Amino acid sequence: MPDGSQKKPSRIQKHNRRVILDAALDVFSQHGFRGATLDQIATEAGLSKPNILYYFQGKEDIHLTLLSQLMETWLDPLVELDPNGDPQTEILDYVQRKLDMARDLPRESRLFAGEILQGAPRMGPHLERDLKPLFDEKCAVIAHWINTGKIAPLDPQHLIFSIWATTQHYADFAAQVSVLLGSQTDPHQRASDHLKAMFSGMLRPPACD
Amino acid sequence: MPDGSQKKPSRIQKHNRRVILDAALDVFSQHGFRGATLDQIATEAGLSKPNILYYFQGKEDIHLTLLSQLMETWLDPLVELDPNGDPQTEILDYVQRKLDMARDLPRESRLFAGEILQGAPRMGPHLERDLKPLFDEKCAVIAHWINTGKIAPLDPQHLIFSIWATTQHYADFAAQVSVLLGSQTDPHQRASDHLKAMFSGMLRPPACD
DNA sequence: AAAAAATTTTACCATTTGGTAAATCCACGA
DNA sequence: TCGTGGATTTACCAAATGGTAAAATTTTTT
Repeated sequence: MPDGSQKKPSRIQKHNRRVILDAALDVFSQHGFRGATLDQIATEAGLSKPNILYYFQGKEDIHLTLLSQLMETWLDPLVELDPNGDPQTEILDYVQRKLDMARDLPRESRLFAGEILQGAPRMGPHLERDLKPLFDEKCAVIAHWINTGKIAPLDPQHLIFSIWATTQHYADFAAQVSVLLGSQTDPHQRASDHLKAMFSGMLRPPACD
Repeated sequence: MPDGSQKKPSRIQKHNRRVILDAALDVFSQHGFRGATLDQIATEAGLSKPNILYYFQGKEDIHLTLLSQLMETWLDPLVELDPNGDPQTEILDYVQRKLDMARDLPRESRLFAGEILQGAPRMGPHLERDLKPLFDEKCAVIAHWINTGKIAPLDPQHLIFSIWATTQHYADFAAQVSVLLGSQTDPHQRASDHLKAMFSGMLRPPACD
């Protein structure tokens, strides 16, 4: 009897949990926690509602499971920021990784955005425990790059915010972006080029003398 | 008998509609359309549910009214971007106006963000009709500034996206920002300084020779 | 193949939700 | 001051929602 069991899951169990989480990601990312319904998730997953509650303790459990799994993926690009690499390259590559993630995992981006937008009621602790230490660590790395004159003197904390904002924008505000760009050739490449130019411009040390 | 009436509204009518819309802004911006309930809005407004439905045709009507009213406010800062002003100043001032709006109208920002996040189901037409023409117009202005060498050659469309993203981030992701910044002195001023430095850096024409 | 365990379905249930009908209250102009 | 129309409340309702109990079915183990 699964749901909260500690036994190793059968293959049918693993399969169904994955199917449910995938369906739930669809629904939660589109309607938010309170706007999503178990019936919707069940229909999307091709299972009955009670069957879903056989695998998860409830709606909240599904949502929390999704957010927990997501956190890892979400932090990964920042983890890879190498203190020993070339500062400009490291930051530009980080921007690129985040942008690629917005393209490849838009549902995850929106799930995350929705949760934060609503005040992070179910993720506050995760942010504090997992994100904050990493954030502080990488801010220190950037601060060091600045102090040694490798990049322009920007506020590290807010620089990271700006990177998150500009990249995730393409997933979270896709509906607006697509209206405004119309049918354009390879918007992702354009976005990538723009962000590269933008961050290159602002990062290059200020004086040319 | 109000709700859809064309008569001029009494002062009590005007007052209650305003109270309801203010309460609804709270609730919708926090829970999204589907997650919000009329009971919540009623409680927040200090009115009974049927009384609310006396002033609005239904939940959707309230939401739509909010979005319509918001659109005007939302476009305003961009409208003010002056083709005849100094390019650098104009853009930096625009950034500042947007940032101030994120600070002063966070609920509105989140309402908008939530609607877009969910695919703009009730606002697609508004975007197409009101936002797109203005967006195209101002992109042309920026393109002209670039062509005459006044600012660095950035993609106008994506530059505007980046301005929106970086400024609205402080309202939409406030829950995350506050966790990561901790209790810091005047985060808004820091954000303002950062954005100014950042956009100054990227806008200044590339070569110093 | 039989027993045991895991999985799925059927039939519910209490609560919440958006919304309505009609009775009542109340402000205000004649 | 009294009538009238706007404003508000009371009492509902049908549908949807999160969730449960237990029977039925399938899978796995012996």
